[in-house]
Amino acid sequence: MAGILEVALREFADKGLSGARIDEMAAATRTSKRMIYYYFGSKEGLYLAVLEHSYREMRRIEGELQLDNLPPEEALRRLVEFTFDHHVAHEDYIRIVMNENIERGKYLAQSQIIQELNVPAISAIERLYARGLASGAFRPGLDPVDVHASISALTFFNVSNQYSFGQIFKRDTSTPAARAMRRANIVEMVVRFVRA
Amino acid sequence: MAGILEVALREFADKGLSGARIDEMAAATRTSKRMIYYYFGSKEGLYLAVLEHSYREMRRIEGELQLDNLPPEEALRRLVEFTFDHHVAHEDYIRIVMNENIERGKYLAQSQIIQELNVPAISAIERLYARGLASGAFRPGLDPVDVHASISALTFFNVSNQYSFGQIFKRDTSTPAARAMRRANIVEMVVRFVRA
DNA sequence: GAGCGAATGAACCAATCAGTACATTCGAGC
DNA sequence: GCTCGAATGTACTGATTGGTTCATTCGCTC
Repeated sequence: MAGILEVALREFADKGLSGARIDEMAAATRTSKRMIYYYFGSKEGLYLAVLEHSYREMRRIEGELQLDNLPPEEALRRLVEFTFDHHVAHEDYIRIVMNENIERGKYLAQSQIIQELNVPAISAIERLYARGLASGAFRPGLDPVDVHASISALTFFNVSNQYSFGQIFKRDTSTPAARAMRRANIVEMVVRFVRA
Repeated sequence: MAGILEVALREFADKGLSGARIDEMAAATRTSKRMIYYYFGSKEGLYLAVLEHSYREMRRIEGELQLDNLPPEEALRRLVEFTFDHHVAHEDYIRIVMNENIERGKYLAQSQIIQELNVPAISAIERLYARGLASGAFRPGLDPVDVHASISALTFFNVSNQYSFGQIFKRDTSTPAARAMRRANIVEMVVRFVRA
């Protein structure tokens, strides 16, 4: 049932795999603990289902971004802005991924779904970079996967580490002004990196 | 006792706050569970001690980097390279910080120590940026804290998300070649961002 | 060596929690 | 309205685990 996955996503994202409580999830759903085990077998089974669902949903949304009819630099800006906004809007996803890295990718490794994931994530930036190379807007010799890593790093960290960062530097990174400034700087950083 | 902190750092970094087991830590030390409670009061007390110790140690090492006698761009390169290497070499610290962000900074907020942390972290880059501005090597209008955020994001993510990233893109980010390339690109990205 | 607080050991406890046993009900097909 | 498998409720359990009790020992001071 989809309701269980939603509740479980929130619970796992909130407390992590070991911190999450099946009983709490059951209480937050219309179904019972018995049902969770009936459908997902175990806590780990449920976690894996949530993880897969999150990744799939994330890639689905990413796939909707249409960049091919924009000039290369404009398209790159859009891509970075989109990724930034997307991460800000889906903190639960960020937290699940954080958690999966705490687990050293143990569950992702068990999942069949990974095979489908890398292609759409990278194909957009690959096409975009090829166009920029052809038009002379971008410099040669860059690796699309590496550029993707940088975009992810900058936008992911902005959400994932907001609490430690905000507290140490006494900045509320969640105000619209702070967010807009950070967003603009990240875009600028990526564009300057690829620009010829 | 310092031995407890070391073991606890490993355990908390490995499994997170709720996943870590006091009994396992006790078994890994020469002391007993009784002693952990004697010194630290509770699991949370121990976690907080580990968190504070990690941050303090991190800043101490950072403070050792001497950049003032290098030309600005060279100094910036050194700073980024140093931060990159430092994060790679201290995965436990990265994982503790990840965990603290999963906890939404709850324990960092309780800590007195935070007040001391932001100053050294930012003063190096502040001086460096001022020198670059004066020499005309760097462009004006940048915020040192924001630049620090970018450096942290790129270098932190490189360690924190290595498992999910590596599995999705089938890249072993831990090989010397992959690491050197990523490092060079991160340095280049930061330098291009601040360069006039 | 008496006095005393810090340090330590062993066994224990109470609560939590993933997972299950078992019985029951629902609903589609005939 | 019977059959049968899927779905569901209740109540339980076995193990784990954070934390404690109580008694003992160490080591320093006078």
